Amino acid sequence: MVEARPNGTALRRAILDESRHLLVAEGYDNLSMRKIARAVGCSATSIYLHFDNRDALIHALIDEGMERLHEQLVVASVDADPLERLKALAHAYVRFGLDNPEYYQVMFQLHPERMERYPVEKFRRARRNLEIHAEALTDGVASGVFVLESPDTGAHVLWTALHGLSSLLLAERVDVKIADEAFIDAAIQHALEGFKA
Amino acid sequence: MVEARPNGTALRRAILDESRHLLVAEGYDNLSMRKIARAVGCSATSIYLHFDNRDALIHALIDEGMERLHEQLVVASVDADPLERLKALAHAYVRFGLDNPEYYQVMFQLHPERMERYPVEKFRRARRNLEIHAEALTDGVASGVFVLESPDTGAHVLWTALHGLSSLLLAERVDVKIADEAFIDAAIQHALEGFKA
DNA sequence: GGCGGCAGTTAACAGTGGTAAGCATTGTTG
DNA sequence: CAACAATGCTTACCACTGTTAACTGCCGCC
Repeated sequence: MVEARPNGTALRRAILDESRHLLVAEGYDNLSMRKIARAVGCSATSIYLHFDNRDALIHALIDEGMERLHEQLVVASVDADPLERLKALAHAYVRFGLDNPEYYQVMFQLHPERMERYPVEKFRRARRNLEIHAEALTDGVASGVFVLESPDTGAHVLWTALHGLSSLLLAERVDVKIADEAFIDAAIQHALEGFKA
Repeated sequence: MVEARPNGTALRRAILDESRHLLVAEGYDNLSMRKIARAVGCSATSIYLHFDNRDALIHALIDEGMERLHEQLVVASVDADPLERLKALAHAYVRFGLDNPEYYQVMFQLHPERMERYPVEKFRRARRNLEIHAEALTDGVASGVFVLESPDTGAHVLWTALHGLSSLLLAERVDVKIADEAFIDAAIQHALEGFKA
């Protein structure tokens, strides 16, 4: 018995939504095609009509995550002062990771093998989130508060520091004597220090 | 037909060795209990006689990795000058990660859930690798080249930066215009800059 | 009316981690 | 030496995974 769906690709939308819910609710390890199918109310194989395989579905979730992160970064990127803006961006990045652990894992902590298949055009889209940081660095160089060779390299360096901070906090591997918030402040402060003139 | 083993727990040793080989050769994703059993030449369930479950076996591998990393760090930690020593330690850390991707993944990139069960005493043992960095920082503060509040916090901050660098390089997510080696130099330079007086 | 293709189904395959029950061999004890 | 218990390992399962093949029913089109 097949419940008729309003329009052709509504199931695709439903699969994405339920996947997102399951991902956030039960974590990446508990995200299986059959569970998604049960939540959506279709058979597991129907998912393969809309996504080539599990990875393709996950890539779509990465897309959603990148979009969400981008929104947060745009919101944080308001201050005219480059240093303050970069600090706000850094905090927003880490905050996003801590607030959306499942998304963060899917976006940045998946195995390289899986990422290889991540379509190039989507990868480019994800780069916007780096460019926001690079712009703040460029502005800072123009106004003389930052000194660095390349904003692109600088943004990547900052990203590696922020990613290390976020991922180790998420993994609860940071067993430091001070509170998490204070540690985040210290780490971000340290990272920004390296750019200052 | 059961091949008699020389002594009681030789199988445990064989399981660890084959697991390590398989881990390095085929990667974490392809490391299954049955494959290990086939390589060792025993049944899959025999592994459960020596390790509570898959996670316990992996914890033992983490131990081996921590030990190896420790050896590398000790080798790198020779320079009397704290800044040079810390730089060498940072490079050794990243080098270890890039040279031993499978170990690095198992040691630092596994899911938090798995880490929860990671025995505390082993976690303490892993902390030695942080303390080596903290000592260099302490020495640097004493000789006036570094300024920081706490060597412990400082070592953790440095670690987050190094981990972000290593893990993103391993995931091949760093798409920067310069060569990897130059990027590593830049990132480590940036991280050390934040400690300088 | 017939027909093609689309969107979904069920059945099955090969693999996974993990458990239960059983079977030798070995060491200990009366 | 004989009886017993424990150790180390086995086979046979269970429930689950991602994925494919083959099938069915329904829609619009000629």
